[in-house]
Amino acid sequence: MSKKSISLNNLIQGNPTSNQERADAAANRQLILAEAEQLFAEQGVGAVTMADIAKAAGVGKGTLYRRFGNKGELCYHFLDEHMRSFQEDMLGRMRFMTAEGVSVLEQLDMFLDALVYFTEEHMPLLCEVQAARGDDGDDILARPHFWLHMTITGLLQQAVRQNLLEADIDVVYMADALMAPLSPTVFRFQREVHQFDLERISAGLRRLAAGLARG
Amino acid sequence: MSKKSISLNNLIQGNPTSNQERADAAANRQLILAEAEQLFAEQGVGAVTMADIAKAAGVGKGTLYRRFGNKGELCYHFLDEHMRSFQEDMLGRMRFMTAEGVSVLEQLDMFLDALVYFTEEHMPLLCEVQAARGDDGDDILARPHFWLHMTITGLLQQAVRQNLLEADIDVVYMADALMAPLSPTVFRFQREVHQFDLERISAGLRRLAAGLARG
DNA sequence: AATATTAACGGACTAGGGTCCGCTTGTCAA
DNA sequence: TTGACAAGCGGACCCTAGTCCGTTAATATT
Repeated sequence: MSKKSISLNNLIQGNPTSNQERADAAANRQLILAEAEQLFAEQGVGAVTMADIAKAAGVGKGTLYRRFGNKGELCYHFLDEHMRSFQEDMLGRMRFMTAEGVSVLEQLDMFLDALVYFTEEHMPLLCEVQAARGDDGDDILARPHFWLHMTITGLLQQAVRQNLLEADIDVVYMADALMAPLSPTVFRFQREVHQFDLERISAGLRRLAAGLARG
Repeated sequence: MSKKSISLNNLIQGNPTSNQERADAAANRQLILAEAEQLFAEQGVGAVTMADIAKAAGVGKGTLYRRFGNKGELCYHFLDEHMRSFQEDMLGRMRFMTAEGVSVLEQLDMFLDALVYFTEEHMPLLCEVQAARGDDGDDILARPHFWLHMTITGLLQQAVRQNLLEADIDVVYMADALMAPLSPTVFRFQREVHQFDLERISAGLRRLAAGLARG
């Protein structure tokens, strides 16, 4: 389905039946991304329509939709970049903490705190990505969630192994439940209706996670 | 904004500046609701368009939108009815449990379990209502959430008073966080992607709540 | 260089949500 | 009963997401 991971293939020329993009298509992709980034920066993610982007990039709507199946997928591209550096940062911090002998539960605490601020920072993109949810299971929302889920699940599992959590805890469910308050709908509700500040959200979420530890 | 609570006003005729509906408008409202219910039952909530409903009710789209500002608001009407009976049921059960000396934390446990099944049952309506979220704070999503939030907050506060929870717990945040995994996006993800069954979701959510209790 | 193949292109088109505004009609007061 | 007028009505209209398909042109092969 996806034509994302072609960077390696691009280096290997001469495969006639490969699924790599044609040169003009690749150029258009870059052009579209550049123009979209510009428009998003100028007018805000929510205010830019797909037609706007197509026009700015000087391509037809069909071309735009060939590259990015919907607005969410386009936004996902940008979110993904931020996600990668966040991921790198977190992995580095967690490695360091592990080396320093910091417990995995404290690492989880740090991770959740950072995630709250990440969520706030990228809310507009997260909203668009979430809005693009299809009715199928393999939607793109799963992709940003996937690594987060893996990370939290991993930390919880380590905690179980170290006997910091009870063995019968449902770590897969708990990882999901801890991410739930950060899903755009809920997070925006907390920020805009309840007017919670970020410290409060972070503290609450971390307390929730702390409740999983052995009593 | 809302012209919902007019049932009492309707009985009090003769107020020229009252905001009650005109007789023909009220009749149309009932007609629209009846036809919508029919269509929803036949084709599923998601498959019915506002134009379909207008046509079935024999009114113009403008009329339909005058009664219900968007599809979510129309769906909210039905959800609200289910919510009321759920609410009644819960209040009754909780009163009974209190009389029997059952702890508020066990009442919370029961409540969350029931809420999981309620969420599953009314997912299509919940999705539509959530999809109608505006960018304003006073959106209709707040209304179904409001009573739930009140109830959970109330139980948590009682628990704090009874020294079952630590006094410094952020009950308002926690009520929200416990509802978060039941928001349509998250819930559907858990059901459809993770394929969690309802027992698993209920157990996990209740375990999360249990973690708030004093260790 | 010529040709065949096939991806890429682009804009007309569809669908659904939601708005607007001129016409109609119920309701109240005289 | 009748006239004034706000409320209600309805469908034409707009916007945006997303699709379709005839045309164009890059690439590989000869």
